[in-house]
Amino acid sequence: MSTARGARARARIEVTAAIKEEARRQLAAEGAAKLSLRAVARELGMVSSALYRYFPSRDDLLTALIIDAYDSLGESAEAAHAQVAGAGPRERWIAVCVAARRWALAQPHEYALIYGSPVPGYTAPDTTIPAASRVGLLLVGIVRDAYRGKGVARAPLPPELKAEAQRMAADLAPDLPPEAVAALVAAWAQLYGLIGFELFGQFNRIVEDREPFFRHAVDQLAHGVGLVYPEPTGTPGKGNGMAGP
Amino acid sequence: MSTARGARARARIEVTAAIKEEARRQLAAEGAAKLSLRAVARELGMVSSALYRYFPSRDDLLTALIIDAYDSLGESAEAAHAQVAGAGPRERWIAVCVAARRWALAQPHEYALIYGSPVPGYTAPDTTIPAASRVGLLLVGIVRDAYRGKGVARAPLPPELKAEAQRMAADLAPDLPPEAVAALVAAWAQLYGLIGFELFGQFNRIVEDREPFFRHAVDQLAHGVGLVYPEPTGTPGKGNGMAGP
DNA sequence: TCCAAATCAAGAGCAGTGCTCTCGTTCGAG
DNA sequence: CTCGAACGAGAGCACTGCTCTTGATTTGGA
Repeated sequence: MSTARGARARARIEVTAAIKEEARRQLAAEGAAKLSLRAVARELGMVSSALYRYFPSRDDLLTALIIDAYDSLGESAEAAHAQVAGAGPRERWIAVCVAARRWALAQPHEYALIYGSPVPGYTAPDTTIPAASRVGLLLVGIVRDAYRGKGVARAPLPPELKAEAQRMAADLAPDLPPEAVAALVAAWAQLYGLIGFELFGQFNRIVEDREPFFRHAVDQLAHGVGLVYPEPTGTPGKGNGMAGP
Repeated sequence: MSTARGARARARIEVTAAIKEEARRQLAAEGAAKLSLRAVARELGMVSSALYRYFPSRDDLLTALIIDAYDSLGESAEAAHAQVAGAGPRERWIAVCVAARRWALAQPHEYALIYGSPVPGYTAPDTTIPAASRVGLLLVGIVRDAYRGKGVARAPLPPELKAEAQRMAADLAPDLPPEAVAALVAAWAQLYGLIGFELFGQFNRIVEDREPFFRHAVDQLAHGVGLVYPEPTGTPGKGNGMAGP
């Protein structure tokens, strides 16, 4: 129905794709702030006003790029997860986190576009929600499988968080205990804190060898959501690792 | 020497302050991307070119605002910490984190300026480092005091992170064990992941009652850096909190 | 006290931006 | 075959950061 509906329609989707491609190129080269409709049009050999036939505004172009970025990140994470589908929840968790970091390092400007400061006056439309949810759903799935297998142990919730955690669990994963869902959502945000700090230069002169640092941090994150239950390492109260001054 | 060196010098610092103040106003109203030198000048009743006598470029104005923002955040965190100086490390940790979140919610655009996506082509000069370090130093101090008191217990480091963690410890807190320093730096980044996700709308439709959620999350963070040793809640292996479907 | 030097605001101007509107042209469904 | 919708081109508007020149004012040392 929508395929080959005439040369005009085909040309339209072709030009639309070319615009996005060139915009993505400029995004990688200069960043979202310097994305210029005129420059994109110039590079494509057309005039700036012609672009408005395809994207009503610069923000709409940005929205399209945002959805593409979310999908690209989600795809990378899903592919990495598929490769370790047989492994335990801890390995799967780490694989997804590492894939997210790798993607972010490879496309820093696209990462900044979706997880950096939002453009003022611009609010992402609901269209972006499915693409934006992919990594999160992956993480939920890992915890769910772990829970189905042996259950996840989590710190008890403070009373003032109980109701909210139950609501979150009902929304995101009704088959998981509220404790696990709250811990998961927190870990989800913290994962992007780690990635963002490295990407945005906050680790400069602080963390040098980032890959093992990141792996260790997300491993502890897996701990935090209850994916690492049998291992006795790091249980509080042992008091190891203290070197006196 | 620098005070009252004539009416000219005094007028200069007054005008400089007025420019920053107006710029901060526009920052809060429209965000960093839409900060316009011309608009600032217009509002101040001067001509745009006159602004360049005080700030060589727009980026230099941004740098000044960034330093001010870091200092403002650091001041808030330090004030909150001073109010609970006598309490235990866990309470002090939570107080600092809560103050950081509160500051961020009150000045979202200034938070985005310092912890959001960096402006492409702009790299913060080393001048910003002292101001940017204040909250981190506060957290280091809390862990140090806890360590001096009873020691902090932490998960053992994987072998490939040992060297880097020792280097980080030597740089940041030579009196702390590398395990604690690595955990602390990770928690530091994760804290801003939590704040950023709430501020940048990633929690929309996910987390509604954010204050208790945040408190619980940073409490777990305190756990992660070993500040909460005696409490037996949430120790892995107990397997509590599992409600079967 | 005087005068050169430094500092300042102002204005014009440059190259660039997002976006609107109008103009002929071309395509394709009825 | 026709007529409306879609299209590219171009001019133009109101902006932006930034540079350069001009003329006035202030300053501090001789």
